[in-house]
Amino acid sequence: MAYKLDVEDLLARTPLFRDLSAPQLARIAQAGRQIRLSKHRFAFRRGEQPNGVYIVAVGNIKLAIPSADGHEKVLEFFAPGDAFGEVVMLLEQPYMVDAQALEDTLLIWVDKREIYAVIEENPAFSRHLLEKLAHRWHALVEDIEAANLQSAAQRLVGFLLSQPRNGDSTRFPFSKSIIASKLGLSPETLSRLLNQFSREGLISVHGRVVVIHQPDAFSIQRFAA
Amino acid sequence: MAYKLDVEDLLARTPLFRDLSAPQLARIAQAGRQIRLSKHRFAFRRGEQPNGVYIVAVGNIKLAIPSADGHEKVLEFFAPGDAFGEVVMLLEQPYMVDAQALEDTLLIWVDKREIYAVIEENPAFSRHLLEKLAHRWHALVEDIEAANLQSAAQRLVGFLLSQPRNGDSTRFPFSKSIIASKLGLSPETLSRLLNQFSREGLISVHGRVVVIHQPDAFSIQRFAA
DNA sequence: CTCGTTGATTGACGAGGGTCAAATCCGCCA
DNA sequence: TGGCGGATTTGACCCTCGTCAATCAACGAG
Repeated sequence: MAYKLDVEDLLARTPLFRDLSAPQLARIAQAGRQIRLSKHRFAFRRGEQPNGVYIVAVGNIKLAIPSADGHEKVLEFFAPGDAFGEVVMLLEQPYMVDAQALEDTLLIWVDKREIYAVIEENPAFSRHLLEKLAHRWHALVEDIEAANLQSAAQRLVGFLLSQPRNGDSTRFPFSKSIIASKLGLSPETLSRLLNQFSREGLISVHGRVVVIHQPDAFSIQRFAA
Repeated sequence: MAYKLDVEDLLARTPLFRDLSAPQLARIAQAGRQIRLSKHRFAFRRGEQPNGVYIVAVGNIKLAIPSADGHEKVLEFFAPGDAFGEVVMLLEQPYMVDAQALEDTLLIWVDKREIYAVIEENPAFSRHLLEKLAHRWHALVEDIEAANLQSAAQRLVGFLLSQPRNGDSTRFPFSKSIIASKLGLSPETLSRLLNQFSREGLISVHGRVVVIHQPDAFSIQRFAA
């Protein structure tokens, strides 16, 4: 895994930094460091002290809450172009989540002092960052809603319908165990539900690919008890 | 419920507005409107369009996700001096939560255009707002952690120990049904757990008051399966 | 081609906690 | 003081989903 990379160019494409002036961007790029993570390695772990922001250049990262007994609850995924770690950076508290590479991944890391400097001088950046945090909040609220007010089947239906579709086929972006954790299910339950929906003729599953036969009938599942 | 109120004075005491200059504060105060809510009334409801920020002057507000079948999941409480509604205001999306008065309540409402104007001109305010959003995110993550990785008993123990204490006695700030919803429990389960802890000699319950007899032994419950 | 490893599936089982209904408690107001 | 209505408690029931364990499939390495 050898990447050749123009950091400034990459940051310029990152939505978070869209509103930066050229000199600001240059300064951020200057301060940026590359971090290579092989699969399963952590960008940071619960308990560590935040000191900057991470931008995904290549690969995928998952944010998850670890628990003492080896379980975990997946919160979010980050793909190339996404930034993460900004939220907790703003609190002066240790991370309460793990950030783990789902595959070999290249990150750019930017020191929080640089970010703070830009916040001071560029209101458009602040505004952008605020909107980003608001989105993250919104996403968590949807997670809580799903976990507390919906059944396992409803959560799965909601997830499948929310995924990007080509025609009537979707795919799990990551392994089913990871998706299960994101949905607050055991892998076994996810497997059984997929099986059940298949038997009912609503979907077909081939590996990570899911064909939704009757999207309208399927979405009705959302409202069933 | 007749309140006499100096809006500017009240806003000056609100942490969110601490960093405003005198003229900024005056302008915000000028734009502020008072809203009286009797118990059970809503400041806003899911589906409505956000248009400003609310500050609690008197009373208490709960934020909750409503569900079709009459259930709800309580997310947060807001006491005098707290601001709410800022998060969703920053998204251009309708509210996904209800904001309901837990008792007769007086709010100040400030149009979002005023807030945006201050964001543009006052980086300290932006920074403060960013920290506030980060805190809210953090709180939600704790909620998700509790809901997904802890048992009902652990959640209750955690809640009781997190409440402000006088000596070894705490109290439920609101009705037990509402606390139950905040903890992701049915009222029946909450009642049974309190009963069980009482029988075990760990606590005594008198109405909303809870005496924790052995805080250390009690907190061990957190780690038990 | 055959291990070995990781992920997925399937079955059996049981516990945690929700639901429904009835009883009881408590605050509040006339 | 008496009575009303909402909140809380208690009991009985059972359903969803997690757990444990065994099996199976997929895939890369040697």
